[in-house]
Amino acid sequence: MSPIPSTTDTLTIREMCEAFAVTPRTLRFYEAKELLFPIRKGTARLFTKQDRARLLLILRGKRFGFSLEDIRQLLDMYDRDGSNEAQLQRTYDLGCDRLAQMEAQRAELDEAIADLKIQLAEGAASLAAFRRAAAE
Amino acid sequence: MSPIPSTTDTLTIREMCEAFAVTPRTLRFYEAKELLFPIRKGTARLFTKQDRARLLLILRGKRFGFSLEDIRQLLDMYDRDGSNEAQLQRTYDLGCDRLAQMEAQRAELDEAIADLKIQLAEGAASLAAFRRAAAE
DNA sequence: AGAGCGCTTGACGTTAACGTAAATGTAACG
DNA sequence: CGTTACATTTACGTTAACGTCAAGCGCTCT
Repeated sequence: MSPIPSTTDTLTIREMCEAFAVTPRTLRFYEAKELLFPIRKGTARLFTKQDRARLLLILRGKRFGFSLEDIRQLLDMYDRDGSNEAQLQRTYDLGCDRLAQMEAQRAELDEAIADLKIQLAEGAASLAAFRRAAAE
Repeated sequence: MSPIPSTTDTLTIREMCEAFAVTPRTLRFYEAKELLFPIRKGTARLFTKQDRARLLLILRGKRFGFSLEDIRQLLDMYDRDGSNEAQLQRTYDLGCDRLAQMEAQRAELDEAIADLKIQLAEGAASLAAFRRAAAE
């Protein structure tokens, strides 16, 4: 057999990369940043079902423009909701803060979009004027 | 008189900073990047009406998410042939592209906000359960 | 045993848009 | 003339999220 086709339900780094279209460097980076926790068989990494679930969430978070640090905190919220009350409360508060940031961001984005639309309308008017002049 | 109150219709760097809420560093940086071309009276900078118009466009472009390099190219195009229809069309198209990107970004953001709200609702439920348990 | 992958761990490189510090200049006030 | 208060240039520092070597280990195929 060639490149070790994951015998169990764990994936090698290469399989993981292909499954999620990321580079090995990225996976090692995420591990160093404590976003992923692959099993270490000797020096090699084996990515579990949990790691796959986490990576899915990481990539989604990135598409939304969150920083990896934000994502790490959110992931903590996702898995440790069975801990003690104080911890859960802290996590919940963190999530609320994050939500507020996101809504503020959306407000700014909406404003920028509105402004850009105005600019585009003016541009369209200028273009129309040009064309009327040329059509004379 | 203290800090040279612009005698003509040019502004000193400080006046410019106050007028646009930017730092001196930013203005020098923009000059180095060839986004602004203040008159050099000796070593000092004097910002003309043109510079003010350009800075306004720069700041607006930044709000729309254009990079400084993108903005520089747009400004240069306008300097060379400001009243060229093809040029105006090109700028308009770029604006439309950006608008599409921003709206896509907003859609994703909305989705993320919805997801996070779900997570928070679950967190709130867990907390409530904890408290019901603790209440007895 | 030797060749050749693929994986591993460092560790420095990259990009954007400035921040910040150091050394120096210069204009006006007193 | 000295001090204050800015100004200027030069150049290194910052942050995020990896990219890109470099050098070595561990299997496997032959």
